[in-house]
Amino acid sequence: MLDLPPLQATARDDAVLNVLADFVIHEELKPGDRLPTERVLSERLKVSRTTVREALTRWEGLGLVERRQGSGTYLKAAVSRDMLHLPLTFASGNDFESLMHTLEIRRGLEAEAAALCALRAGPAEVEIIRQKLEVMEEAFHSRAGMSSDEDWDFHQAIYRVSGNPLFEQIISAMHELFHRFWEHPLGVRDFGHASFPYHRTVYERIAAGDAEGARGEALKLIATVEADLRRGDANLKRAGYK
Amino acid sequence: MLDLPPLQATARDDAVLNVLADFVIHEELKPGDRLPTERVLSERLKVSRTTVREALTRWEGLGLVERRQGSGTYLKAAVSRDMLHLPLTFASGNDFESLMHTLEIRRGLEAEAAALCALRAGPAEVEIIRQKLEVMEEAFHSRAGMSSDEDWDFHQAIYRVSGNPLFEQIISAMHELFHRFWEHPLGVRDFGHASFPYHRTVYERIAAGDAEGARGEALKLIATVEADLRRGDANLKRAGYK
DNA sequence: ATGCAGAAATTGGTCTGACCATTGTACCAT
DNA sequence: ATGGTACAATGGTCAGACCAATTTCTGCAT
Repeated sequence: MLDLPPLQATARDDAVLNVLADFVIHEELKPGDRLPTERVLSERLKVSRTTVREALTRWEGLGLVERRQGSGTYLKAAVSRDMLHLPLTFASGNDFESLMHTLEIRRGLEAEAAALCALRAGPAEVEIIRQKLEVMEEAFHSRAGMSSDEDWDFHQAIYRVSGNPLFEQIISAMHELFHRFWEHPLGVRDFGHASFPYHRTVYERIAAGDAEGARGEALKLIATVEADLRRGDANLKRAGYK
Repeated sequence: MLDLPPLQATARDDAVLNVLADFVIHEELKPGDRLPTERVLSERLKVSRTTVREALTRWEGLGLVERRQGSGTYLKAAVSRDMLHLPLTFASGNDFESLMHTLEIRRGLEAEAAALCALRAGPAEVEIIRQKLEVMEEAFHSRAGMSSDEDWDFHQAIYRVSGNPLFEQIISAMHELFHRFWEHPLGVRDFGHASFPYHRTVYERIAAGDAEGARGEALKLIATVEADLRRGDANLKRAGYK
């Protein structure tokens, strides 16, 4: 049977988002750009400001847009007409177990990204990654410890070169949550110290085009982080903080 | 009924969600249950209906709640106080490349889940997986082809036994999107036919407690699916459908 | 001219009260 | 019982106003 019902019920807020997506595309707005005022949109679209706000609230919830009172509404991510939304919500349980769970997810993704990266990286891409690696290594030696920012840059370069934008999106989202809830994970200083040498071995396998080797080194890298965290957790428990 | 206290600060819509989460927990509401009217909430929380609606719009966007005009607002998923939201949105681009991208994500997660499953599965869990495997194999032989449902049951069993609920949540969400947009992937019949034998090898590695072996077999399994799809895509192109 | 403090305009956030569209229910005629 | 109709409840939209944070403008002192 032909599916007839999609007739225009009361779904104006949805329509607003479609029109707004068209607008963003037509105006070639990029992340960081400001989009029209709620009042302007309301007038131009001939709908109430309430409806515009409901629509923008949806986009805000999806992380597509950021609202700043007194300033405006800003684009936060690229918008296209055919977007898939995959809202995951799970109980965090601010505990150690949950942290391990997110790390296991990251391990699977990190390993796959490294493998794909090894397959698809050309000389130019290898050079980019090498540069990030050296910046990270220099930061490590000069400050005698892992540097979150430079470390993250290195990993992101791998996700980008993997040729699959989903890796960066998913892991970045997790990374953001990670830092929001465990700002200083379990009080572990030199967090990830032991993982340092594996950054270079991962790079070497990628440069050699060795997918399975890169996957293996990436797995080892995350494993050392996991071990670090477990040790930190055990210390906390022994100290009676838990 | 739990007594819903009034609110004051500015971040009201956010505060509404916290209180509402408390309410849902206290009332032990389960998915499918109806939660209070917008007007009732507005009155009990001493907040305008507008604010209540903005809050509910957020939950709706996250898939936690479903609104039915004329009927009410219904809980759609379990709610806890500390929930992490990971809204992913990416361009679908109903094309072959996007399908491959989602499959690469799944490969990384599937491999990790299988490895963890091998580490943590006790005799009872192994038995559960074996049962799912045999149901699937029987369906395969009697109907001379892969059966989506039984295949999916088998994989889900692995996610559950992995001891990490995130695997099931993430892959299930992707699976749902997958089927919504590529109902019959590229017209490939016997989709995943070649992957059949690897289900048993994955099971065997899990039963043996061989994490790396399980990871390897899972990788091979997804690789065959990928190869199947590539072949189907090539066929379509050759036939001039694209 | 320049720099800076305060006023004014801008913008998102909330409120109020009303009406519309859809759904569920009770009641009535058959 | 059956089916239809009126009515109440509920989410969706609207209009206009005010609040709070931010930005921009203005004018005075330097």
